Parts: sequence; C-alpha cells; structure tokens
Amino acid sequence: MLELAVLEGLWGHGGRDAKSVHAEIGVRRGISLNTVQSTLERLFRKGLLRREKVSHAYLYSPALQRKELMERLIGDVVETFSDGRPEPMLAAFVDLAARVDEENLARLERLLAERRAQGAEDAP
Amino acid sequence: MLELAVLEGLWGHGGRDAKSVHAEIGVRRGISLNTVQSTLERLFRKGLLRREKVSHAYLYSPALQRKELMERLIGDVVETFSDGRPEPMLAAFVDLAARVDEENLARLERLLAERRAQGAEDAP
DNA sequence: GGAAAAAGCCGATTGACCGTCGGTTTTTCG
DNA sequence: CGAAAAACCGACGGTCAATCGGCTTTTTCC
Repeated sequence: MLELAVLEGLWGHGGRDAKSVHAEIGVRRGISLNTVQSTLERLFRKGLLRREKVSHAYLYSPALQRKELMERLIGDVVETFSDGRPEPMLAAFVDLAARVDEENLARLERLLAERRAQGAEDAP
Repeated sequence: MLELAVLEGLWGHGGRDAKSVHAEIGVRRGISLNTVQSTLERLFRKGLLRREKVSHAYLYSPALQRKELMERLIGDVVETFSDGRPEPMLAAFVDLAARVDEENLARLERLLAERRAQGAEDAP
C-alpha cells in the first residue's frame, strides 16, 4: 500500500516535501511525482498528515506517530467488537501476546508492572 | 456495515438460512432478501462463514467466533505495524488497556496471571 | 407429474476509495 | 519578465461493499 509506504517514509523525519518522498519511495516503484503528491494530499485530507508551506513547497509531517496510528487502528477494531465491556479486549490482548511466544506474557507482565508503578507515583 | 450485522446475526446461532437472517436484520433495514443473500455469499467466499446445504437451503454459520475475528483483525494491524518485534504490540496493548480506565491494568494483570498459571501446569 | 413457490445464481449498477497521471495554474526566483 | 518548480484539477481504471432484478434450478405438494 502506497499510503502506508508514504507514512513510513515520513515517520522519523521532521517534515519532507513531495519531491523528497518521491525520491525515496516513488522512484523505486516507478511512479510519478504526481502520484506521490496525490497520496500525500489524500493522507492530509484524512488527517493523518500535517503540512506547512515553507517558501514554495509543502512540508508534510505525520499527525500521528507510528505507534499512535497502530493504537488507533487497534482501538477501532476493539470498539467495533467489544460492546463497552473491557474483558473481550483484554482477553484478546493476552491471547495475541501468547500467540507467537509464551515469553511475551512475561514481557507484558513486566510492562504492566512498570506502568502501574509509574501511574501510582502520585497516589502512594 | 451490513457484513458485520450479518455476522452478528449469526454468532450464537447454529446455522441459519438467508431467509431467517433477512427476517432479523434485513427487514428492519428495508433491504431485499437478495441483498442479504449476496452478503452471505460474499462472507462465505471470504472464508468468514461456512455453509451446508440442508434440503433446499444453505445454512450459514460463522467460521470464526466473534472473539476470533477480533483477534484476527487486531493481529493484522499488529503485523502491519510491528516489524517482527513484540514490544510495540505489547506497549500498545498496555496503552489501550489503560486508555479508558486504569482499572483495566489490574484486570489485565489478573488475566495474565491466570494464563501463566495455567500454561505452566504441564511444566512445573 | 406438473405447476407454483422457494432458493440460488448471474450480472449490473452505484458509490467509496486507492493508485495513477496529464494538463493547467500559480508561485518562486534568477 | 520568463523559466522552472510546485500545486491544483480532474479523469480513468481497479477493487470492494451494498443493492437489486431476473433467470435457472430445486422443492414442494396438490
């Protein structure tokens, strides 16, 4: 998917113009600068990119970081399938974590412990 | 989304025909039986439904339970955004769990503990 | 056994959305 | 001012969901 490739090309860079994005991912695909421009425009309209006119060209930057987008998309799915209750979501998380490697359950526990320790800081 | 509504209408029922599904969710929407039939057919082709011919009519049933579908969709997102490493996925899970209610972190920990206890049963 | 009803199958349309450009207008700057 | 760069406009082909009409096949049942 070109849109995703474009986003990938933007994450970690602070503002790139169409030409630069095209140079990185458009040329390889043999597509025109115009195509990349349209894609940037569509992503902008969808709110996934911000842009700022610097002298002559727009500089595009991600409105969401990769992590945030992933969370939004997962959140969309969760919202669709968990009717208000949190359990289905949590159960799915545990299942998915364990899917590839049981070791992930330990990792998840560790993350969780860290998060809770941090969250409890101001309420001892 | 009609496809989702149809799936919802199928989960929890063991095999329904087009007519029955239409009666439940098609009539309310003022759409024809044909439309529901097409939707069932498309879901079947996509592998989301099974079907079995019983005398004259097909009886459709979900190929995946609601929970499984949710997991598959989340898994798709995760696969797209976590390039092999498990951490981004796990971090997203923790964030999403905490999003609505911090209490979910505790719930998640409990689920996790249960799962690990169970998983460790045959390897003490 | 044959007609009527039921169900399935085929193809068509519409409306989004994506990828892809070509051509035109606007902007910049030497 | 005039050329080059960038943006803008609009179009087209492809995919996919929703929607249906009508033809074909299968069932039903008098």
